[in-house]
Amino acid sequence: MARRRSDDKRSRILHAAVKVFARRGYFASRVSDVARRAGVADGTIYLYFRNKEDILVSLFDEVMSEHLEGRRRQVEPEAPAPARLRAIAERHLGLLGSNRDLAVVFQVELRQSTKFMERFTASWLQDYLALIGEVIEQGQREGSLRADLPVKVATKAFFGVLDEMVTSWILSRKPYDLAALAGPVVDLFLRGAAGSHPAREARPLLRAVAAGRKR
Amino acid sequence: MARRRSDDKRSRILHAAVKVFARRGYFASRVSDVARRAGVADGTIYLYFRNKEDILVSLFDEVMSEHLEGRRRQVEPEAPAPARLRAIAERHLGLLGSNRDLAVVFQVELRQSTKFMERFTASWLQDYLALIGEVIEQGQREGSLRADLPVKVATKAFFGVLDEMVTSWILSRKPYDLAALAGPVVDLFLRGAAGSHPAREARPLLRAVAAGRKR
Amino acid sequence: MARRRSDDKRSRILHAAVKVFARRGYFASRVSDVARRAGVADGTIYLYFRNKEDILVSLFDEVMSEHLEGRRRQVEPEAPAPARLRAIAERHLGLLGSNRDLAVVFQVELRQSTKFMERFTASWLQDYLALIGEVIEQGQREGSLRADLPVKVATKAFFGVLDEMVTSWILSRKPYDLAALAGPVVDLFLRGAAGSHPAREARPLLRAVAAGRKR
Amino acid sequence: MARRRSDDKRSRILHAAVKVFARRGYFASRVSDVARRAGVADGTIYLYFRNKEDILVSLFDEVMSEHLEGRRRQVEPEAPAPARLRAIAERHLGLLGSNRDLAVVFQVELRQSTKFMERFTASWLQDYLALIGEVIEQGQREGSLRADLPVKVATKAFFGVLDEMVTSWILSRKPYDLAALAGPVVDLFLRGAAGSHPAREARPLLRAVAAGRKR
DNA sequence: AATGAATGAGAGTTCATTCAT
DNA sequence: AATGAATGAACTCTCATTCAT
Repeated sequence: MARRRSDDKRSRILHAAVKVFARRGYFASRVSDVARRAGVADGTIYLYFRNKEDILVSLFDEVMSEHLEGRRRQVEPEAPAPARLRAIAERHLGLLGSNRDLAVVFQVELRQSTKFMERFTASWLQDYLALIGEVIEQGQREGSLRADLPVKVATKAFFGVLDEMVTSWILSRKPYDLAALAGPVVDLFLRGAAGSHPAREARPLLRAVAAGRKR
Repeated sequence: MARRRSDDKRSRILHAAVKVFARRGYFASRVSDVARRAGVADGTIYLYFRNKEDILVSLFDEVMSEHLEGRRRQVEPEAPAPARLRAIAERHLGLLGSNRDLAVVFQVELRQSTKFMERFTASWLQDYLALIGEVIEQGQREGSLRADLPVKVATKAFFGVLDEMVTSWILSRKPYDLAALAGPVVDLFLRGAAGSHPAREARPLLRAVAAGRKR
Repeated sequence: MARRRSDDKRSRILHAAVKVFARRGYFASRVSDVARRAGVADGTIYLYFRNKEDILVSLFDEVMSEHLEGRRRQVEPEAPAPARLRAIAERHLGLLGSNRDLAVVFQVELRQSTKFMERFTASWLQDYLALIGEVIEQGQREGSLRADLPVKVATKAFFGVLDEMVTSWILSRKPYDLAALAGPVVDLFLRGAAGSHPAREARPLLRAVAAGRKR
Repeated sequence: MARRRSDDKRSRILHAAVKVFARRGYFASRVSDVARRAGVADGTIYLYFRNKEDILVSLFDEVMSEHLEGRRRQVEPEAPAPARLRAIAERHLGLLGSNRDLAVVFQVELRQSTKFMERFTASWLQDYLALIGEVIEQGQREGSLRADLPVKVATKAFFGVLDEMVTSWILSRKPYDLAALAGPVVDLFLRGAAGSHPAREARPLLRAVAAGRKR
């Protein structure tokens, strides 16, 4: 509050960091690169962040919570689970698909080490997975999702699919609309890949799977 | 390449690197850490590897090609697609689930930067995704998989789910059997999450999805 | 070039480098030796010089151009060639004779390799030899120097004599006044070593020589 | 004697060293470069030389003494001084002019540091300068050289001129016959550069020089 | 609050030398 | 005598961080 002007500078540094980290990678980026891009002196960085790592962590904490967590309500808590899953997918792919640099930082740079990964998991991912899990359980209650679904696996699977779409999009040379994948992805998640005429040999497998799942 | 006398020594260095990189992270690991753990002098590392990065890259190239590519045949080319997908999942989760350090290197350390990611994608992931894609197309031909499935999306989704299972397993404090997830995961992939009594509001969504997919 | 605040610090580093390189030799000198002697941190060196070699090169470029090239006019362009040659010799021997460390760097360290030698030749020596050559040609025009003198050989000879005086002085244990050699050296260069009563066997040679000597 | 075959290997190493040192410079050359060029294993070098420096020193000691000192007699002790100086110049320029790599090593690499320079001076150069000095004194006795010549200065000057001719030849891009310079160089040394009609202003200078020389 | 020159610890890498074979 | 894989000391250079201005 009292440091409104400073917040502007802090913000400039964070935005500069996203660009710099996305292009050169976190370790290869020098603090002075971020400072130059932000238009501040090297030393100024340390008035807003404890150290280089703190820039990355803050990036994640602030941008993430601001952009994603704040929208939890917007996923229409009243809607049925399939619609809510679709909304989550659209939001996820839409946000990252609209800012490639940010996506690179989140998909690649923030996963530098188990240390970051753990922090990532502990603070934000846990909440995000909890949201997805709640929606899935809601779906089971309302009958829109299979009751025999292992919730944890389904939750991670849903996130894993979205995550891979983003990573693949980042690494692709050809630009395409990431958000447009929300529909097909949710459709696949809900309906599955199996066709109506499964090969004969597939049967026993599926039965085995169903049996094994029952643990 | 420049393998001199003892492949044994090269191998010892690689195994030491897996452990060291997994525990401290690639960037935080010092070459001398790897040397000490391998029981060789610092300089010896450079008789077998061009530089520190070459250790990481070799780790990936050799372990990967040896363990996974070499097993392409073992996925029983004769079997129906669902069985083959299950075999792939079992292999994937089985391999990484049996060596936590290796899994950490593959899930975390090798994804340090877009540079590594691109290499990762270009050399091995591409082949792996191609294998999955072929199996999916085979399934469509034999009718075991939906003919209207967007193959690319389904391929990435299948990989994404497996990948997330591994990452989640790595970061989990509780040890559990990663390979045991192969069944539920493939089941979910094939049958989908949707239940038999979808909520009324879900219908239009699914129809929209199905429509959009048709492009 | 990249001179930041204090030319003073840059200068301190250069002066320290002269002393360190002269005493231990360029290759045996460590950058930290130069830093310590200059009273700066190791890293500070790199704020003023690209690398260790750049220190040596800068030493040569700056000291040389400052001390010698800038004095081209001072060699009294109006004076007759012999007087100008004497002025050049006095300057040459005077400058290097007044700073033994600098002389060591110029006579020994800067001639480490053909790479340095070529740079040395290309940038400064060429100009210096050109100056000597012009003076010799002037002398031929005004009749003070033999018209049949091969200019290039005479130019190199003049420089070679001066150069050897400096090198010999450096390596000598006994300290003596280098600049005092300017007179004898120029006298020898102008008048030659031959006496008035050549030995009998020398006749044929000397006659050929004597023909030209007719001053 | 007893190690005739070894002498062959020692010789091969020395010849390889001349080539390698001449091309890359002594410090930039690796012992293994010399070994490879000599066709021996790295370790073999140490059966013949104490260390890397010993190769350079031996190069100088053996090649030099063999090629130059051994020829002291050949400079016809009976001949008059001018003829002997001419013979020395021809030998000096002839030897180095016939083997560019050897010349590079002697002119450049052996002058790496004052340490080498001093050794160079102490062992061989001193003898060489002594020979030149004796010839000059002989010339003064027989009247073929000026009696008022400062012997030391004249000796160093004679060597300095030859030395500069070699260095200049090494660094020159254009190949030319170094030995052909012996005549002009000795002629200049004996007869001097002065012409028959010195400019008026030159007089006082020359007188001053002559006076100063008299110390 | 802001600067940016200065710091100095630290790491990768090279290569002369050794020694078991 | 010869080998060449192995050693490890030593050096250059980088860059996150500090602090006097």
